[in-house]
Amino acid sequence: MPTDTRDKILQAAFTVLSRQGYENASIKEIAEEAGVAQGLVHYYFKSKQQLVVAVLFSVCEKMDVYAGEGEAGALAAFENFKALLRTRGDVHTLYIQLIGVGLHDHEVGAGVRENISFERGRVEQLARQVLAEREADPTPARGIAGAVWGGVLGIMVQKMVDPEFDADAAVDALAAMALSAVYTSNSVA
Amino acid sequence: MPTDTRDKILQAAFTVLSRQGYENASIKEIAEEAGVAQGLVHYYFKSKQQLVVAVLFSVCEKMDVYAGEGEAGALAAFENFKALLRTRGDVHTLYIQLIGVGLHDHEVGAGVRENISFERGRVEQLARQVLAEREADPTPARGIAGAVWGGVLGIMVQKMVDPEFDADAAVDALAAMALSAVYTSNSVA
DNA sequence: GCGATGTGATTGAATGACCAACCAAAGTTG
DNA sequence: CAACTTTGGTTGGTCATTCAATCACATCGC
Repeated sequence: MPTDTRDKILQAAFTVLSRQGYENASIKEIAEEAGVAQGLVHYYFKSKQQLVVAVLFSVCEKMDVYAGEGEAGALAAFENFKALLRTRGDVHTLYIQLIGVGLHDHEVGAGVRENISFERGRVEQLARQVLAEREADPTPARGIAGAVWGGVLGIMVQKMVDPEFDADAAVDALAAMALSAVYTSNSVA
Repeated sequence: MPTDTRDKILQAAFTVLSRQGYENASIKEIAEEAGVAQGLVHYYFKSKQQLVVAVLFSVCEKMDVYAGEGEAGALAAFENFKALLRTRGDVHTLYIQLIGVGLHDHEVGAGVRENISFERGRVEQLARQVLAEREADPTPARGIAGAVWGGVLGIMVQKMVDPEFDADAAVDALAAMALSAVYTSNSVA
């Protein structure tokens, strides 16, 4: 079962990376965690970076949050995000870590950039729907998406850095801010 | 000039760290950049972590943005942040990098946590002032601060990850969102 | 004024450990 | 038997940290 082994390594890499961080995670330890020989990791992933990029994509899948359209969809997404913050700290920890790594690693950086653009695009889409529902000017949707997705990222960071941080309150405030901005955006631009 | 040498090492560490990232920055290279012997770095900073924490604090000082009270102060801070995003990418790159490192390094993590709490506290203070100016309920100030400071962090991330990102529009949207939320927060809570 | 003495600053080589990547051989499967 | 999978040891390099030795220089006795 070749694919099975590959997945086992991927899973082990996720475990070790989110437990120890990028710079303390060695191929040797990932191989041990997966219960395979060290060389096998390089058989499936030609470099550590490629392995990390593969882990990054699997991490991104675990963060999907969207579940509807328009204002109702936006509110649902914020709720899902709150739940994710409570239950999947490991995923977020690794994600933030990899953002940092990506700033100086070309391959990882490309993966991070792609994911961030994609996610922001989905937010923008939602913002456009909400603006349309309210028959408002759709121009500010892009800026709003940047701010809202930024808020999501930043709340994630604050929660991972400090477990005491009241993430629920921050998400609720972000939701209120986003929707009231969308509401009054005619008068702001 | 003992203090002078220490500063030279600190400055060199900032240069090398922001150029190459934490895991590719070696003490040897920092020493070379500073023009001193390798051993001298450990004479002033007993470990690489302690050096990095010292760099972190000097970085935080370079990001001060506040310049007034109440709504005017908030708007000024957003403008200063936009300017900082344009001119001091190196500082933000390193800062985000160190957030990632701090997730798995006790010493760096403590520094990051302290800084983030402090900055969020200043935002909360501003939010309280704006709410007071509008004679609104001050309760949601904490959540708003979490969301706004999160937005700042997240916009920083997006701009560093993707230079094409329109950070100005995002900051403007965040400012509008924040102020309209503060405005209507009576009816949201 | 001047050599001795002490102290902190600085050097660069040595230490011990670790790591990613490579490879040749052995195992497995169809 | 061929193609794919797996092994585990090797290689060449890098790293943080330590340490003994040297240096600059001030303080002191004389």
